[in-house]
Amino acid sequence: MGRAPCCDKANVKKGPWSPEEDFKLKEFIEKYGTGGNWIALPHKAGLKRCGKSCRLRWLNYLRPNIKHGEFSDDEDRIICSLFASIGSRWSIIAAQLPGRTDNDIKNYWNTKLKKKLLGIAPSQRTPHQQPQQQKQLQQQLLFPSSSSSSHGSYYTSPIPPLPVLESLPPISQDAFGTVPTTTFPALLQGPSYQYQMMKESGHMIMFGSEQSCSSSDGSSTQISHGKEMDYSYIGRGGGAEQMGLESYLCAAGIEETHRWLLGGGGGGRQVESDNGLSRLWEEAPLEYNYEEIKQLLGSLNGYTNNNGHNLSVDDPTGSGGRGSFKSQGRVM
DNA sequence: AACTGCTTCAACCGCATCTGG
DNA sequence: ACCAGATGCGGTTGAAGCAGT
Repeated sequence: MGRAPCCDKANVKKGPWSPEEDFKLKEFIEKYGTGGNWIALPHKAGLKRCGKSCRLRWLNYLRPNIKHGEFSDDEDRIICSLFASIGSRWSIIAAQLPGRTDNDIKNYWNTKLKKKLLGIAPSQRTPHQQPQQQKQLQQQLLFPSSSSSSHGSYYTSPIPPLPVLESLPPISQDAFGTVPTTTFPALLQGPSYQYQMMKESGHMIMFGSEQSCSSSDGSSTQISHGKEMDYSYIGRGGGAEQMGLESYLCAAGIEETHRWLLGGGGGGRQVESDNGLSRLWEEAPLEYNYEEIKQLLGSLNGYTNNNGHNLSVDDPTGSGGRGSFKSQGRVM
């Protein structure tokens, strides 16, 4: 049993759009709007296209105020910093770049920006770029404030600060319809604030090490790949996977117990998602006493999971003793 | 000029989530 | 609460264009 196709594939044109089709679609939408029904739209507009295809064409190409062409340095930085903090959430990243589409940004990242960061200039296949130069570029793109004197005074911590994205508009919950938005302002404030915000929002960033670039001096410039997480997963993934955040939190002076809760602990046991904090509780290292753990979990009080159940020290999953609380980043 | 290999990007696909009945 | 259809999203594909030989 396959999934029902979204449209009659036999009568649907595929491939590149012709100027006539573009004109028809644009004219129709400008006249009548989408009518809240993309599936019916192509028929009404006289197009032999799938609704999904129309939607994509409109959103990525025909919609007004779409920006095409080169990305600016500022846009580069925003993409890099957001990618470092939330990973490949292109739609969220696109929401921060007016006129850019998620598809655009995804393509740009995959074809150019990633290579730029790794020191492989597009259409310039020089195999051995000076490592120092490469490192500088990565540093500049990911941590502009640390390499420019204008922002250099923000942090005194030995770790590179996350970029200060002053140009970003305040992020409202409406913008994404999801709670993890609190993660973003947090990222703009420095490690301890981020930690606090992650704790309070119930979401955390799990850093992995999808890409890492070694430089000649043996140090490693890590481009951390984050995924927005929820309470249902307290990542304690094994060693290498978590080392990005671990070293970050470590350098930030966040004590080990807290790092562990944030998923930064290296080499620890995995805490499975659906059992959430209850298993975390069960598996907490013996050296942490009840009071310490209780204090750490105390921040849960007053929050609810997506089933509307209260989270508490006594019932960290909000499951009433059983079950999961898969928040999917939705309202907790 | 012809060929080859690489890059780019628009479009497709399948899955997850949302929404309304 | 459940289900089916609609929508949104991220990963992948493939044609077109470009550069090098």
